[in-house]
Amino acid sequence: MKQRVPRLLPWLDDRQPDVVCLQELKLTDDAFADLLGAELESRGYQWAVSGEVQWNGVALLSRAGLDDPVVGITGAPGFPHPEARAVSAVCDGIRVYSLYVPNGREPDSDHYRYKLEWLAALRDMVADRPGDSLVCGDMNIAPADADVFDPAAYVGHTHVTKPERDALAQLHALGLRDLLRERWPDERVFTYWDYRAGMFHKDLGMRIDLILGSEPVSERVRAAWVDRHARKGKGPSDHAPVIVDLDAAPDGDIGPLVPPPSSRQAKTSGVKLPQSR
DNA sequence: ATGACCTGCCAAGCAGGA
Repeated sequence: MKQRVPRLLPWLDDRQPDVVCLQELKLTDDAFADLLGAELESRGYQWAVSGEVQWNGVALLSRAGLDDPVVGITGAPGFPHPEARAVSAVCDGIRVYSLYVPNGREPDSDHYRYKLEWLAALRDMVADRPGDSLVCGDMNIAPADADVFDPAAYVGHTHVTKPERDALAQLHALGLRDLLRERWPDERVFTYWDYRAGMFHKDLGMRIDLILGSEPVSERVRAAWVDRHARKGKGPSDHAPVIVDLDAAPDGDIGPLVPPPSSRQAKTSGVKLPQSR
């Protein structure tokens, strides 16, 4: 996060998101507040954060309300100790999760098993909380072969294995939909590009940062895209923000014939802004 | 070319990322 402040603040001012999910803060809660508290407050954001000193760390920013914040995933395993990989809260009626799913490192490693157990706990937590939800962040899973630049190169690696994709399917089985892929069903859409070897400029990346929405929220999507511009220039994260623009929730009195004059922008990013990497 | 980066720890390389 420390290295990304000069990128994050102008990005907030430019994109004007109502809700933002950050991952890989690499900061304690106190350091986050010291670094960003005043800047966020002046922009009208409330926040919930779960940090630790060197690794991991997630935050949720909102200027659309921030109710019932929950740090962590109920029943999630540690490695071996609990890690700062999840924070959620209800923003304007939607429970938004900012997640940093464990990497997995190598298939069949202890860290890989940890990843799968962590995802199972996430599924259970989402299942136990009825109501609208947005599950957002660095999922560290490429949902399909189309989500990696060279599927053959990833055979035998994490992020593409069947158990990982099955864990994602368990979230879809709860009714969550992949908002970016639904919007761009046949496009080349990546959210992460390695820093090395000019991978970004060659568009050799992966789509591992996801926004999954429950059915009613999915119906409100008016735009969904990857903010590739944020991956350019000086000092970017190696991930780009994923943005979803939602219409205001229907109030039940006015029919759907006339769209609201201004849409509400809910935004979530799988931004590893922090390293925000 | 089995390459190529980046950050935080803290002061040199290592852990970790994906």
